[in-house]
Amino acid sequence: MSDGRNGPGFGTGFGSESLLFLTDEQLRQGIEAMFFAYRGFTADPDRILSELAYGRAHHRALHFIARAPGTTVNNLLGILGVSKQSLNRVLRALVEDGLVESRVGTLDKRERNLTLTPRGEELEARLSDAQRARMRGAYKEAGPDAVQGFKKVLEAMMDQDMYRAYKKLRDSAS
Amino acid sequence: MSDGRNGPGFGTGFGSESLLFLTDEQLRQGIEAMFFAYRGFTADPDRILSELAYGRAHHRALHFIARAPGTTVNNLLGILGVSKQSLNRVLRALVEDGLVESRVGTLDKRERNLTLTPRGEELEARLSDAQRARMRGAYKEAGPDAVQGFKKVLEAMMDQDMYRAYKKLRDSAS
DNA sequence: TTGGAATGTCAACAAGGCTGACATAAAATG
DNA sequence: CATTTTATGTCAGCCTTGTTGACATTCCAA
Repeated sequence: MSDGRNGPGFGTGFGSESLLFLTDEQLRQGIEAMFFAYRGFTADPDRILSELAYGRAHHRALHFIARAPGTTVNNLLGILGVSKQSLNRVLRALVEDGLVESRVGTLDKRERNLTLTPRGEELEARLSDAQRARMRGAYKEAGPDAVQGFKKVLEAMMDQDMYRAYKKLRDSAS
Repeated sequence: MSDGRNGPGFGTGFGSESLLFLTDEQLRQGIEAMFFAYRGFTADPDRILSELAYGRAHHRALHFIARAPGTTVNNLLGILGVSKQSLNRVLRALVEDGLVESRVGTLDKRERNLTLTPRGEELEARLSDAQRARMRGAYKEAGPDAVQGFKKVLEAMMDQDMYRAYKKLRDSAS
């Protein structure tokens, strides 16, 4: 339960970790940076969404439907990691409001193929533009080398199941 | 509303941005990496918390009280960015359960100074250890240079008010 | 053809955000 | 000293977004 509490001077030896010795303090700073940055990361879309009585869950659905048009509910469930009932509520709202179209699958009629309507694409673009602007700003400020490192650490931080689902999506979309 | 939609080949010129030209696709990948990584980042503490009928809100409170022992409710509100009613609900539970102590301020008796009890410290350590282990693993996998870049991008992604509050916290804690 | 698995929908509940209204006590100000 | 402002806590009620349970439909395999 506790390999923590290690201060400088209590290193376990001179293996490869001596090149990257991490104090609890440094790790805590990383944790806090992650917390605050995620807040900044979602702040702009949240503002837009709150005007429209939508939330982050709607944003996530719009994002991944835009990313993989025609995807199924089940597919989305795997990516988002929520219960299907939770997702369904969000999708129902989006369908009722004319942002998402849900068509019965041609091959397997149990499935529903999800696509954005023009209005859905419009909102998705608005949200995405805001978030990309923030991301672009951060990238520019930090520089290209930092961006490389940023992505590397993030990829190592995802859990592996999720990362596989993510890569699968990315590949199927390109 | 839309400076997006730019593909390679539609650059605006040859200014400094040509060194760091960012396609929408690259930015989207960054956005998704952030989303998935944050999920990985919170997964381990979430598991522990759900056994105890606590949530992320309790974790955040415990974390920052551990970080700045004796801090006030108002202070915490600024850091967490939630309403006092929301925070109060969480703090009340933690005080009732004997994880946090709330003492009337000595200098200003309106204030409450918040500290962790031994039991609170124990849970905080358990949560923190899990999260640090994940962070340490990601850092080791990505390497020291990547960690530098990671922090740089995250800091640029926070909004400036938040970043100032963050630095203030960090300095007062060291 | 029939029973199980997969997929999606509807209903109800809980956690944890939010706002508004209000009470109290202490501090600051005129 | 009287008044106002500040810090905190509490009650009520709302919304979003998680959860589980029950159920309908469709497909597939025994």
